[in-house]
This record gives sequence, C-alpha cells and structure tokens, in this order.
Amino acid sequence: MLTQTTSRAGSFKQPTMALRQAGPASKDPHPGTIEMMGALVPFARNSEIYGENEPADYLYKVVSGTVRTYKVLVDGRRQIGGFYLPGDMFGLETGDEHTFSAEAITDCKIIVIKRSAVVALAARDNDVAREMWELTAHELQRVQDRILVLIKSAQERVAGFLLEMSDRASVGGAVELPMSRQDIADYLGLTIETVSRTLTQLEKSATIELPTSRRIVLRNRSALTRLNA
Amino acid sequence: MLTQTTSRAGSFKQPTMALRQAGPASKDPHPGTIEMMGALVPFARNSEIYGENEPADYLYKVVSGTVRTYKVLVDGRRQIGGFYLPGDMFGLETGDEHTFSAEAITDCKIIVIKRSAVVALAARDNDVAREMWELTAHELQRVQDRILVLIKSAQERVAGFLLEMSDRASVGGAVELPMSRQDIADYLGLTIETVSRTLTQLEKSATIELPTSRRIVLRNRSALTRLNA
DNA sequence: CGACCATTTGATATGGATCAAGCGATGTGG
DNA sequence: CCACATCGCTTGATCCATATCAAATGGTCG
Repeated sequence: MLTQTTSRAGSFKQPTMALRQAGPASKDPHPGTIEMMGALVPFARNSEIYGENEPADYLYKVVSGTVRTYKVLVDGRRQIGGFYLPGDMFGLETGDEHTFSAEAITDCKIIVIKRSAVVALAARDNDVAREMWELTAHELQRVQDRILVLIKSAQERVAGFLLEMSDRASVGGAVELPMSRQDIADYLGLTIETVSRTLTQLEKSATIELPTSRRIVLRNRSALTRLNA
Repeated sequence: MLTQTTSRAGSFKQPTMALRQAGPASKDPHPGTIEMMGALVPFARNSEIYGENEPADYLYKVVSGTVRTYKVLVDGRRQIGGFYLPGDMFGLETGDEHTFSAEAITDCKIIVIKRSAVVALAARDNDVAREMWELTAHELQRVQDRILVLIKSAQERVAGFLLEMSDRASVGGAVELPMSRQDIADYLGLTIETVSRTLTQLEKSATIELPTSRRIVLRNRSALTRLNA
C-alpha cells in the first residue's frame, strides 16, 4: 500500500552527543525550565532521530526544521503521528519505549533532553511536574483532534490540513510545506494521488493557489473552513 | 450520516451532588489517592454525565457500568472517543472545558472527583502530580492506538475491537458487549451495516460465535490477531 | 543534457456507504 | 395472554469516494 518512499538516508541515530547535564538548572526553575536541561543537536534531512521500540530516554524540542513521527504497520502502510515545527516538543510518548519513530524532514536543530533528569527534577519540583503534565495534555489534545480528522472525507481532511499548516508554517501569506505529498497522505490517511487531486480541485475552484508544489496560498479561507466541516 | 440514535433519555446531568470535599484526604496521600477525593454518584442508562464545552470541573472513575465519550460533528456524524469500563478514569481531557461529551451506556456508578481539589493537591504533593501525568500519558497512549485503527480496513477494525474488548470485558470465555452496534460503528468509524456484515462474515468463517447480538465468543483468536494486521 | 524523483493526471476497480427491506426480541396495551 | 408496535440488528441491492494501476509531466542535480 505504501511504496516505501521513506528514505532512511544517513541513519546515524543518537549521535553520541555530549549532553550538557542538568547541573545548576535544578535551582530556580520556572515554566520553560525543561528545555534548559538539554543539548542542541543537529540532525540531517531524512535522518532518524529515534526508532520505534527504542528506550524513550530523551525528550526533544524543535529549534529549527521539521520533524515527522511515524509508525509502519506490518503490511507496509505508514501512519504519520505528527509534524513538529520549531517550538514543538515531541518524544513524550507514554512508557519506557517510543511507540513511534521520528525523522528529520529537513535539516534540523533539536534540543535533546534526558528524560531521567526531567523525571528526577519533577519529583522535587512541582512546576516541572506540572509542565510535563501540561505538555502531555497538550499532546493528548492534538491527537484527539486527529481522530476526528480521520473520519472525514478527503476534501475535509485536506482543507483542515491546510488551515492547520497556515496557522503553524505561514510565511507572508503563503504556506510553506516542508513535507512531501507522501508525508501528507500518510498523515491524513489518504493516498498521494487523492491528496494531489484534492489540491488541484481546490486550485480550480480558486480556493487556493499553488505557485509551486510546496508553496500554497490560501485564497479563500472561509471556503476551507466550510469544507473543514 | 448518523440517524441520531443517541437517545438523550433522562438528561439530568450533574445531579447537584453533595461532593464529599477533599477534607482530610489532603494528608498522607499515596498512589490511588485521587479517587479517595470523590463522591460515588449513580447515573442511569443513557443519561448524560457531562456535555462537550462544559467546564471540566470534575474527573471521573467508573466503578460499575460502561461509559462512552463522544463528539457530534456539525453534519450529525458522531465519533465515539472511547468506552470506559470499571476501573477506567475519564474526563481528564486537556483544558478548562470538556472536548467530548460523556454518557452512561448502562446504569453506572461513578466516582466524581473535583478537579480543583486534585490540582491543588498536585501543587503540594508530587505523587499526585505524577499520578495525573501518568493517567494523562496512559490516555494519550490509548488515543495514539486509536489513530492506527482508523486507517485500517473494516475487518481489521472489527477484529481489533473484539480483541480489545475480550481483554477488557471478558466474562468466562465470552465477550459481553454493553454497547450497541451504532456505538461500535461510531467508535470504529464505520456504519452499523458494515459492522454487522463483518461480524456475520467472521461467524461464517468460524472465527467467532454470536449466541446473541451482544454476546460474542472468540473461537479463533489467532485468526483475529492475524486480521488485526 | 540526461537521469531521477516528486507530483500530477487519467482510467479503472473496489470497499464500504447508502438506501431499502426483512426479522427477531422486547415491551405495552387491550 | 396475545396482537401489535417498537427497536436493534441483519441482509440485500446499488452507488460512490477513494484506492489502485499506469503513464505523462516537471523540477532538480550531477
């Protein structure tokens, strides 16, 4: 069902990074403290950040670039869990192991934070514990919303996606898509052909413009909102 | 798309309950403390426990019976967020308002816990804060899994549902379904007809038995697992 | 320029939705 | 206690949105 487009280019994984350990960060913490506890690590386009079933020893925060998390089913279908843009945290899935894999879609700079340090700190500092709770709750909200997306029609999914991205990756009137059609399809639970067709359809109805395949101008936002049902 | 089967029978909502307030529970807390802070409230079959967009002032834990959470889209489609059986907590969605509604599928007894009390306690007690984090993370895990379900075929969804329910509501070899076909359909993102047809199909292939429509015997669990892909 | 990869476009197939009856269990009123 | 209405479920016939298969186009990089 999926033609394994997912290139696994320079699979270099956890690059034995010199983590600046939590050190003095333990005193005087405040909201936003958590990211102070990590090291800034660069990841190349298409490189793996972590793999499914690996121990979830780290949390991640995007500084620049875009990340996708995903899961590949036995039959090859790939479901993208989410796209993470600068400012977003990811990797805070539940248990001891990651339930998704994560890859850099573009070259990225990512803050990598040792989970044990956060957990230890959270045990002493309520603000940190609450920040973790809030981050998890926020992620829960995001995933809840995705469930609603997956029961909608192709038009509704694509319209919703465009609106979502325009809120998150808008650069002067246009949406700049860092991800491929295959990524979008696997995110929305559609095929690339359906995504492509839906976009051209929206273009023909003057709802959007497609200067290039990765750049989209929303011409009629209310029409999209209406489609979003 | 949905023939609003969702009866709103005795819509009596928050029954001005005399909440046994947190009182002495604030001292000596330990894992599992949270539920000690609530009152046991009965809800009748099909009654609303809370509505979408209502302030999320309470958390809930099922003692007996079954609960569904759901959301109705503008066009009438209904998506069930989850089924909650004895021992399960629900209502811990993110922000200040519930993003789903909750109804009793059967007569229920439910522990109702004031959120503000939990939050206040969590601010002082790390174990409580961590318990909340874990509960939220657990719910996140559950919703993550549901996303994968929604990209699968009808057979896969139904097979997965049966396996899930047999782990959760098995009574001596048979699965006892508290919910209607419409509930199952709205949970899996299918129609009642497709759910029904898939079940008869599984019955014909001797994978399951259907002594009654609400009672299902799994005859060939490995076949279901295989279908579950 | 030519090879390659991403995207679009076209033709056809199909799984599940929709529309429409039928059927069995449950409950109600005569 | 039975006739009948109701409700939840199943089954059948048809339709349609999206997948699948296939090919053309366009953009990028050596």
